[in-house]
Amino acid sequence: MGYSQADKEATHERIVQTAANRFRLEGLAGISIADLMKEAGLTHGGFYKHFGSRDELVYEAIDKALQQSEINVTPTPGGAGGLDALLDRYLSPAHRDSPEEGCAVAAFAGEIARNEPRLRQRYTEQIERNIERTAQRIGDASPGVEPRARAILMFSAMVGALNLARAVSDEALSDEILTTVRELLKESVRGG
Amino acid sequence: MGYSQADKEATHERIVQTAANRFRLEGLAGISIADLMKEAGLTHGGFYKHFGSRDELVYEAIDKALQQSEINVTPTPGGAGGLDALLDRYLSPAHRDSPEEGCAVAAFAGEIARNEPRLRQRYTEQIERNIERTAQRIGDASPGVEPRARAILMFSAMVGALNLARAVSDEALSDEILTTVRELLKESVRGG
DNA sequence: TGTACATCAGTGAACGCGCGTTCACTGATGTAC
DNA sequence: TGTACATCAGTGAACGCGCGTTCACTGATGTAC
Repeated sequence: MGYSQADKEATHERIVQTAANRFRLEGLAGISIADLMKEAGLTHGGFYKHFGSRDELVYEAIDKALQQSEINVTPTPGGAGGLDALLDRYLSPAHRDSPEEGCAVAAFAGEIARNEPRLRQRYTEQIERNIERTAQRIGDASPGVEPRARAILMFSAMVGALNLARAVSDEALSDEILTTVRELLKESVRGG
Repeated sequence: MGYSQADKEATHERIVQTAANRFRLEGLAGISIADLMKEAGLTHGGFYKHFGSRDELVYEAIDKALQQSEINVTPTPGGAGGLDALLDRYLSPAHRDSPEEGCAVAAFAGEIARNEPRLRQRYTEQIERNIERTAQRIGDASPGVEPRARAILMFSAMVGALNLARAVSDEALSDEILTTVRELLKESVRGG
């Protein structure tokens, strides 16, 4: 074989990671293969040694972005099962201002409906997983208040607020959206 | 003048309306000028008799879509100042399945951040207006519970839930998202 | 260990295609007398 | 009212450009002896 197989895997990985970031920032159609390959330090011709088509890269990149940004509810002492910390992270200016490394569910929410069934299924799995995880933590924090329902509301509000905060050009309003939703969701998780 | 000015205005209107619908369904880059003109019953060449560029049409179409889908909170007897009716409409399968006639704030939430300042400003205004209207109704229904904060949470959850319900390929989960968020938001509006 | 050959990741020119945009033209309408 | 002319909304061919994709080539690595 030419070059080592390890080299090829590393290159493949690098292309997918670049795409996983750029797609979150600019949308699934926002960057060309040539530009992606350039950013990964390659020329465009080599692309088809790694992927059968652009759509294949899109699938792998979204899969990777979803994995990397999977909601991680770490239990923290005094933090309502880690939910407070999750909300502080998710609805922060830092997350709003770094979509390329942020939640892929939020980043692709508007585009997924128009895409291939395979992609939608992968995305759907991730949402289900996020809901279940959050529900479990909510159940631990305040048992018996329909944790799954509260998780669905919480996650919907998080995704909506993050997208609105990013869309809005008035920074004060953007901050207000983040802070308000963050604090009200904390209450809602505690209060029941 | 050739043809009547009224004809020209009607044609202009028809192009903008077609775009306002198709952009919500397929995204701002999802349909070409040629296809749009064909759908409006014209050939592509005439486009520049109406718009200086594609971006100009995008602005007018988004403006129109935002106006047409502006949140309308009609007071209804026994309906928490019309908020229940609003939630029933907004988080319905019908709304989920007809993005081309649905809420433009939700439809463009993911794309606006990447667009021109002028467009973002128009979009921001609409969000502010929606928040204010909803806040006023919430204030009427249950005074003294920080109506604006509750309106922001409610609107964020609505936009998030609608987008997630559209993205998800599992219909049961999609329905569950709509129903759950709808009912919990109704409680939240009443309860305080 | 050293040499000859095979493999194939990566290169860069070239392809067809659809896009936004331009432009010479046409013909229905409005205006002037 | 009727005729000649001007306007300009709409037509359809053509443009340059960037896109996804293909392909002949190259040269570093791996294998065989």
